[in-house]
Amino acid sequence: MSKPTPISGFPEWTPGQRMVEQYVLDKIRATFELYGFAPLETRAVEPLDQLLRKGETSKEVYVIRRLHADADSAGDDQLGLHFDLTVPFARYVLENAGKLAFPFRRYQIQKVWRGERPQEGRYREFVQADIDIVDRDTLAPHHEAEMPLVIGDALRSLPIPPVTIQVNNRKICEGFYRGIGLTDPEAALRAVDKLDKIGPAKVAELLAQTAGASEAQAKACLALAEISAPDASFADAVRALGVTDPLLDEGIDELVRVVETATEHSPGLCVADLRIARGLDYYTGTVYETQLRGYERFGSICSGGRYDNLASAGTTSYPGVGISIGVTRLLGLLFGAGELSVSRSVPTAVLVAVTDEEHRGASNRVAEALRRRGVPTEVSPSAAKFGKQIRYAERRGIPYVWFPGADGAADEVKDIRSGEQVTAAAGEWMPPREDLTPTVS
RNA sequence: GUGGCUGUAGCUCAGUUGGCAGAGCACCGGGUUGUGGUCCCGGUUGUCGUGGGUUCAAUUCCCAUCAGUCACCCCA
Repeated sequence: MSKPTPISGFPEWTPGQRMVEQYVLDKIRATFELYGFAPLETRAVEPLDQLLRKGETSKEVYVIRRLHADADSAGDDQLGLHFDLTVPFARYVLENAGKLAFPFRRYQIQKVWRGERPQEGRYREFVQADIDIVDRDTLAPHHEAEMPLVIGDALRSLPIPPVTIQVNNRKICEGFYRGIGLTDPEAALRAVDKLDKIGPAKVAELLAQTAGASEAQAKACLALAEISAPDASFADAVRALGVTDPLLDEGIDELVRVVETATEHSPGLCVADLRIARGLDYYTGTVYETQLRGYERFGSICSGGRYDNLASAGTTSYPGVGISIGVTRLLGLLFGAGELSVSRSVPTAVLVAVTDEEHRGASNRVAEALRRRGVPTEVSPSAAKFGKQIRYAERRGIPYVWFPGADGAADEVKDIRSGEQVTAAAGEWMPPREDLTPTVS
């Protein structure tokens, strides 16, 4: 009866926006494949206990319920929609380890669902573009250095502002916290993670409250978190704090490698930023976050890290490293900022005018000839006055209108942006390359 | 999940101390009897987010709800 309304957190784009999204997804996919990641899609649902196996019950997971299920059959076989692509992937690796060759590199571009309260750039249904590399038992640390390079290439292939990938290493934080005698590194991480938002004074308070830090310990944590450098010099800054711990040294070495690799292959892409924590409990090594330059207020649009304990079967473990682009978030924020749009609202490059309904066949034949040569073409819906047919094209941003010649006269095609009109043959004419498909910018 | 702000035409917004709902842009028609865009004339925009309550009367006041947005939580 009444007009349908949107469902909170489930965005639906316009056709123009969807064309942008498809363009973006194509570019990302091409880059992932260029680096040799194999495609994979996993089912939308996982057993609920798998999704929640980290123990946290506060996870906002959508649960699947069958309308006609027996009321008393809700057992432990309940299903939930996946909230990321890493957990299903870990499950998939365990399930199919026998068929996979390790190290296994795969990409996965799919929708995920989270039941959080939506706001701009935060949705309940959204697309992630994820890459991971997993190996059996041990995963060489150079893979942690490769991730930012792939993402850097993928994001640079898009008409979006340049990005900065901030990297840190959990071992640095945990080793450092251990080195200064803090007993609850998780709590310390969570507190430090809020540094940008609440400032050093409040973080120090939090550290004291939740991590049992003394004033000196809190001060040391903040000193560590404030270290940021575009190169390996961060290591000197850490060492200058005078804390020693074997895990800390290991972390520094790993992070140096990530930063130096990035500097060599993609200068300016990465910055070691020791405040980056990621709330995630399962990260054990390098962690990544990504900001759009000039749009830091958007927060991270791509993040991930190394995990050593996400998948194991018996005595075999499958350590991995992965990073995920929040495609919907990226698009939503840039659409909102008016920073990303497309040159027309339809794929059509040419509208073939219809002289009168008796001659619609002639227009159809022109369209056919153009399409056969790869020119997206539609035929005018009505034989209205040519002015109206031109306006039909104009309203949609279609750049060309084709006029079939009457009584054996030559056909003509008009660029309605410039008004220029030339004679043309449907078997030969091609629009300039830049007009063939809509331009995303 | 908690709290704040917002919701009027396709878009940006005005408005009524409670009395039939407005502007600009866009759109449609005509000037322009088959080539748009400029210009001129005219026209329609609409359950005033939805449902309920108070009232002779609600777009306006009250409650609920939905949606958007912000902060918190969370960000796997």
